[in-house]
Order: sequence, then structure tokens, then C-alpha cells
Amino acid sequence: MDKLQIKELLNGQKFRLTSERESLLDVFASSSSMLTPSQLYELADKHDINIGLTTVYRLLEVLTKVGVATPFLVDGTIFYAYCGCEHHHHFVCLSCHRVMDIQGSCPSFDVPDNFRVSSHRSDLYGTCSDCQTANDAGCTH
Amino acid sequence: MDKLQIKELLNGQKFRLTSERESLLDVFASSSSMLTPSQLYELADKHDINIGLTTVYRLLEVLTKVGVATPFLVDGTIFYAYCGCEHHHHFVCLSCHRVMDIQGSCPSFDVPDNFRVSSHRSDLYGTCSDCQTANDAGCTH
DNA sequence: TCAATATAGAAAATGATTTTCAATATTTCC
DNA sequence: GGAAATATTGAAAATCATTTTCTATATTGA
Repeated sequence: MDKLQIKELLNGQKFRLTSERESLLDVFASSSSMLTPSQLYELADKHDINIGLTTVYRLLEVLTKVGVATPFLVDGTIFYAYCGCEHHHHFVCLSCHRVMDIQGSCPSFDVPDNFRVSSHRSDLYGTCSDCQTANDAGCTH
Repeated sequence: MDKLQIKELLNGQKFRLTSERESLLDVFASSSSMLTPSQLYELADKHDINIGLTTVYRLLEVLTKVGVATPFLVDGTIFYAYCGCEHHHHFVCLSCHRVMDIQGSCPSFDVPDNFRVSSHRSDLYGTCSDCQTANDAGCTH
């Protein structure tokens, strides 16, 4: 999903893609990890992009509303991952916090006919290969 | 899952099922909705069970650790649902906050061999039949 | 029983998130 | 282009959620 598409998604709900938001979005989209608002704020800072924390919160809010950001609750902390595509399945590495889209067909559930399903999430949690290697290397037995 | 099993699950991690926790657990288990800690605190209060809010937080923490409570993040708010069984699939009504276990086989995902998957969640969000009826009834057009 | 450990609860502290508000920027429409 | 309307920014303040602290109490285990 390119920036123009995101801009149009935002505009569709009367949100604007300002230069501040665009800079933040670049940083957000280039991270393969889920981030807390504060982490995104600090990551932007490292790129010499100095945007207020409130603006970070507001960007993540509107991106979530249009489906470009996905919130994750891990150990009581709320993180956000950039999700350019409409896929709802993720693998979350609990060690490095990387989030990867994964293949797999949506499961079919037995929901009563009179229930309306508006969305679904299927997330896997575990340890990615890099982190397993790192853990093995650091392991002393 | 009965109380004895939960007690043993807790004891297995050096947690205790005190009388305060047992009272709270009864209230929690009898609710079909996901609840915030404050909501559980107030619901207990209505049952003349007066337990400190801190204790509510601590109960939900230990129940989550042993898998008896499941946290849900909805619109930025963290809720907990009692999940007596080990099933990981839920339907969450975004209107009344009821959480229902749903049938359906776990989806098979294409995760690389060298990734270790420790858990997964598959949740559906939508409107239950009761709430749809209620909404239709309240609808003026 | 004695020692070690876990818990309860109130209060205080912390941390995360939202609100407020004045200034600025962007869009809309004429 | 130039108002008027609308949305955004960012700092500060306010709010809300959660955790920590600490003392008293209860439970477990040797």
C-alpha cells in the first residue's frame, strides 16, 4: 500500500495526511516491529523527526481507524504495528516484537446465522528464528 | 473447569486461592461479558462482595497467567473474559461485550519451520443476535 | 510451633492517554 | 485568489489506569 492510498483512506474520513504525519508514517512503516506510541516517538527522534508525542498518539489513532495500524496487547502493554495490506493474520515474536504477515486461509468458524461478524483477528505468538538462534547462543548449558 | 482445578492451576505457580479471590472468581465466572477491572470491582460490589480494587487487578493478573482469564483490547480499553476451557476462539459482541466460545478448527498457518509458535488467538468481532434485534427495534427509519 | 512466603487493602506513586487551548495550516466554496 | 470552515499541532494540564509501597494478616511447610 503506497502513501497515496493511505492518504485517500484518511481523507475518506476527513483526516489529513499532514507533513508531520507523513514523516511519522515513514518511520512507522519502515519498522518491522510493533511499537508503543513512546517508542515510535523516540524512533522518529533518532531520525531527527521531532514531532510531539500527542501527534504520535493521534496518528496511531487515525491509522487504526482506517486499518493501516493494528494494535496488539502483549503483557499489558499496547503496541501498534504497521499493516499495509488488509490481511489480518500475524506472527508476533515475543522476544524482538517483530510482526510478520503470515499466509494461511481464514479459518471458518461456526457462528450462528443471526450473528453479524464485522472483523476477525488471527494472531500467532512465539519466537522467530533469529531470536531462537540468539537465545541458543546466549544459553550457557 | 471447576474451582478445584483452578485452585490447582494457581497453586502450581505458588499462587493462592484465598477467600477474597474465590468470591471474586465466582462473580467473574458468572458473567458472560468481558469486564474491565473496575467493572468487575463494581459488579462484585453489587453482590455485596467488597474487595479492594488492587486485589481485583491481582486476581485478573494471576488468572491470566494460568490461562483462566483472557484479555481483550477493544477501542483502546483492556477487558478480561473468564475462559474456563482451553479454547482460544471467541466471538466478541462489540455492543454488549458478551464473549462466546465458538466452534471451529484451529487454522493452519504457513509459519517457517524455524519459528516456534507458543500460542495463538483467533477472535471474531461483531454484533450478537440480541443486540441486532435491539438495534433494529430502536431504529427509527 | 517457627520461619518463610503470599496476600489484602489503602494510599501514594507512576505511567499512559486524553483533553484543552491558542496558534497554524489546510480545505472548501464563492 | 480570498474568506470561512475545518483539521492539526504541540505544550501543558488533567484524567484515567495500573503498579508500587507498606503494614497487617493469613497461609504454607519444615
